[in-house]
Amino acid sequence: MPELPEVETVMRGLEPVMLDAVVTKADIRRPNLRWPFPQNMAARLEGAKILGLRRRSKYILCDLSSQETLLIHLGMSGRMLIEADDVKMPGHFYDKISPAEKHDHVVLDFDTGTRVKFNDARRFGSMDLLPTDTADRHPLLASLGPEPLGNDFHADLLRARFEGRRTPIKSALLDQKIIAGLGNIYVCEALWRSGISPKRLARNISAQKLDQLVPSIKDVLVEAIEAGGSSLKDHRQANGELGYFQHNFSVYGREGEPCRTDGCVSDIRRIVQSGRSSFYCPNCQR
DNA sequence: CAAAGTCCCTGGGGGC
DNA sequence: TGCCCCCAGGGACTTT
Repeated sequence: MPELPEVETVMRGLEPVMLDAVVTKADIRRPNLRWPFPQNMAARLEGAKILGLRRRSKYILCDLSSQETLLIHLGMSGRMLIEADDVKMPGHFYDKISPAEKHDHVVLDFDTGTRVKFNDARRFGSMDLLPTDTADRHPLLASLGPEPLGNDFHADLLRARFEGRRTPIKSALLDQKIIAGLGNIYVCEALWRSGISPKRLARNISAQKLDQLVPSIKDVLVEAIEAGGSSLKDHRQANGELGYFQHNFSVYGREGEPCRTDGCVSDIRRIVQSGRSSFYCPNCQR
C-alpha cells in the first residue's frame, strides 16, 4: 500500500532515530523477502553509522559510513517499527524494546538504545546493499522516471512520454518508468481532481488537461505528506499506515458513494484496468 | 518496442 | 465459531 507519501512519512519517522546512530546488531531472521538478502548483510550493517536517509520513488535509501547504501522497499505491507525503552525526544513515544515477533524479518539495534524492526506480512518488500556512489545505477532504480514533486516533472515531460501510447492514462501513470512513486490510490485521486477519465488513452490527453494533471498530482501528494506528517506528531512515528491519507480520499474505495464535486449527482464507479481497481466519477471525468 | 497478463504472499472480510 | 473464497497491490517476469 505505501505509495510515495507514505514512504516519505516513514522515512521522516526514521530520521530522528537512525541518523548518526551506529548499528550494533543486525538480526536477519529469514534468508529473503521478495528476493534473497545480499551476502553477509548482517556483518555489512554492523558497525556502520547512518549518515543520511533519502527517498527515491517508493524506496528508502540509508547511506552508511561503510560507503554502502541500504535500500529498502516496503512492498505492500512493509512497516518500520521503532522501539526504545527511554523517550529519546520530546513528543516521540515509542513502544518498549521487545523480541522479534511474527513477520519481523530484520531487526536493527543501534548504539543509541533504539531498535528498528522491518515487519512485512506479505513479504513483497525488499532490502539490498549497494555502493553509495553508484546507487542510482542499481537495477531497481536505474530506469525510474522523475520524481513527481521534483522540478523535472512538468506537462512537457508528460506530453513527450505519453506520445503514441495506446495505454489508458491510468496505466501510464502507474508505470514507474514514466513517473516514479505513484500507486493506485493517488493515480485515481489525481485523475479525479483533473477531470480525466482513467479510460482515456494517454496519447489522447489534451495539452490543457495535462496542464491540469500535473498540479493535481503534486497537490494530492503534498497534501498526503502533510497528513502523514501530522500523524508523526502522534505516537506511531514510522507506521506508514497511520500516515495514510484515507480520510480524505475523494474516489478511492468509494464505489457507489456520491461524487464530492459541488453540484454533481453521480456516484463513484469502480472498473478494473489491467487487474487493478480504478475509481472515478463518470460525470466529472471525461 | 509496447501492452497485457501472471505471479509472488498473507491477512482480512464477506458469505454461508 | 469456522471454513472457504476472493481481494488488495508493486513490480519483475512472461506472453502476445
